Amino acid sequence: MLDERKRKILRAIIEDYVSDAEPVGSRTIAKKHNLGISPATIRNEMADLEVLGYLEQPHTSAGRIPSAKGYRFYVDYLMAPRQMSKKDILDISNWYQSKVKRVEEIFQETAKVLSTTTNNISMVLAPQISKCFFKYLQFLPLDERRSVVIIVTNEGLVENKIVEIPEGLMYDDLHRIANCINTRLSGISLDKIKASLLTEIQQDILRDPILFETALQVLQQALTTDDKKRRLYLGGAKEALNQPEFRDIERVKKLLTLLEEEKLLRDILYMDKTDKVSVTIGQESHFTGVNNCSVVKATYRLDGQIVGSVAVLGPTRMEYGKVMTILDFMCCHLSEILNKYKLGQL
Amino acid sequence: MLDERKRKILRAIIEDYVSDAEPVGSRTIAKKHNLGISPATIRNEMADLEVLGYLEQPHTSAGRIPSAKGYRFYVDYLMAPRQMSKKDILDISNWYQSKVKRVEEIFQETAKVLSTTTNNISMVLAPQISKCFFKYLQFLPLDERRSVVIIVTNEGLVENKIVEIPEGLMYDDLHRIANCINTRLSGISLDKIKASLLTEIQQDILRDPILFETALQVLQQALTTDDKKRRLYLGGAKEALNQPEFRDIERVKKLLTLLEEEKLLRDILYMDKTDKVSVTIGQESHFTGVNNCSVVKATYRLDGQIVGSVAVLGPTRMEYGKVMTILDFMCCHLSEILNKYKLGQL
DNA sequence: GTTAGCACTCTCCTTTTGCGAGTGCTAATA
DNA sequence: TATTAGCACTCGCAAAAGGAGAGTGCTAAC
Repeated sequence: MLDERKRKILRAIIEDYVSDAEPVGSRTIAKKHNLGISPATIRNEMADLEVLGYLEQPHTSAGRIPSAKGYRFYVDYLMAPRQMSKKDILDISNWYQSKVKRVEEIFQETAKVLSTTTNNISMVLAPQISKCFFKYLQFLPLDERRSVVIIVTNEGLVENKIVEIPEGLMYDDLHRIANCINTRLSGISLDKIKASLLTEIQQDILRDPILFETALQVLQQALTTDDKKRRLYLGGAKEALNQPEFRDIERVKKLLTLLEEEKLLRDILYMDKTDKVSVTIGQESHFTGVNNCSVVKATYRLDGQIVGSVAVLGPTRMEYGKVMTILDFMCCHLSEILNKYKLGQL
Repeated sequence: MLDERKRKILRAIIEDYVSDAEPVGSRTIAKKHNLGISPATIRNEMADLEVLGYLEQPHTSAGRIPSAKGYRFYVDYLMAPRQMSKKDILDISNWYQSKVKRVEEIFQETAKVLSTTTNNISMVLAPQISKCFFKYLQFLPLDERRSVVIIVTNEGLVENKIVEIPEGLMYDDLHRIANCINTRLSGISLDKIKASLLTEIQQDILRDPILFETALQVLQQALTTDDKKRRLYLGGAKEALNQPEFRDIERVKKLLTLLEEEKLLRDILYMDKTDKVSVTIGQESHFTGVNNCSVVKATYRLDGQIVGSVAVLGPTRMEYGKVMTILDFMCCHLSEILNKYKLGQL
């Protein structure tokens, strides 16, 4: 493990590089942070740090820049814990207060706040309805062949879907199906319904096998495709362009390509069970095409359940401390708002 | 008005410039388009066209580029009518067939098709529910204080909104209100309901003034904020970057700023009554910040009503003919798909 | 009215040059 | 033994210099 002096130097280099985006040299370190040692000594240490893999040299006679490993070490061991100032917190609260008039806007505005405060691209995955608890459903008439199914969850999320009614099924039948389902499945989380449906309800509707079959069909229609639909909110494309690493049009193009590739984004955002803010540094494996980018990610809750996630995407040269703090705060705040207003009272 | 030869030259210059994005000189014109005149003659004509305001010269000893006025003239008088090839049409049909599984996807995919085929930014404004015809509404229970209102239109659009129930109002009352409203207002377009509501329903519920008051309140809650919510779909940010005019990061930044400014976009997209494809060329007045951009815009219908619009945004140097043809076709296609599937059968 | 010829202009690309930042090594120092 | 000063060396970068090429406008001839 690194000794104290190496740590100090590594930390100094990273923080300088993060703020200036230029390779930092031994002289700079010696001057700015008075570590009580001369540039020459720092040079030796830097050479060591490079051999150990924490630093890189763009070319001979340039300063050093942190490697992914360097950032990792920084995030894990060196970073000073940051606090949000009272003012920042107040600003954000006020922002929500003034901007958010409707539920959907919460997520868009969250993305906006995140991207402006962190100067990076932000992503917000809206609550996953399938993690919510089923309350009841109801069939409403639309025309001869189709009906609107309304699904309401305990949390107050409402989902509507148009389904085709199988030949020969009357509205009375639909109501019976609805009643049956509602009494049986109320309170169960939606993503478990598909599985439990078969076994639970079977007995009840089994008397009428055709009815059972069709009910199943209709329900499947109604319950599928929830997650794909789940909205993804993005923000900060223009903020990202402020970062010097995006001077190069080609990188911008790759980035935008990524942002239009929803599947990839959803993969990135896919939620862990963990509550902690997680950091992924520059692994190219994950986000094809965009190199030297990091993702800071966190989840938020609704009624105690983890239902969505939030992330910031930027160059590896990122203010990890700041971003993590903000993200952590925003998640709590988001959970709070959602729980407080229970999706509808705004 | 321009004589025949000037027209030919102007047209040649514009088409060359549109395809190569480089100022075009007299020699080039003489070589590529054999107009039977020498470069020198063309030079003279070009000088005239510049004086008349159709052309501009970036600097002495560069070729000429079209001015906004030049493009305008081209679009209005010179452009050759274009046709979509059978293959293109088939490609697009197949694209929809394979990609669109849900109604909302129609719009996103339309934006995608538009941006890839035109290599520009595209915008699609989803149907405006307030232009649709009210079919019925229904109150569903949520909790003690709130209820879900479901509004269904003739076209099959479904809208749900959570409303607060005024103190002392029972579900029975809500049902009575719903019945009353449904019988009275069915078939009326949603944007007219607010006005007619007062006069029409008054008599019926007037017997119970409190009921009337609260019904109004609830309804107003349910009917407002439709249009802001109306989704706006964008596509092609990365395609736009292929255009040489966006080599400059600053322009890209401005463009992205514009794209994140929903209000402006909605202004741009705001629908005329007209069915024709309309072209706005490089007027800076309209879209602040982004200069030298043009917008080609068109509307589409649902059940005969104009309900939404579609546009392509790009540099003034745009293949107007192609873009207009594609846009025209896409609108028809969109109308067709929407009408055919009546929003739900996909 | 049209065209060939020519001098002139301006941009853009390439090459050159010089500077500055930063390094690594060596020898002196605490 | 660890640290530091000194120095030669390496690179990248930015400004300067030098064409080359494309295009123009004008004039004079056809």
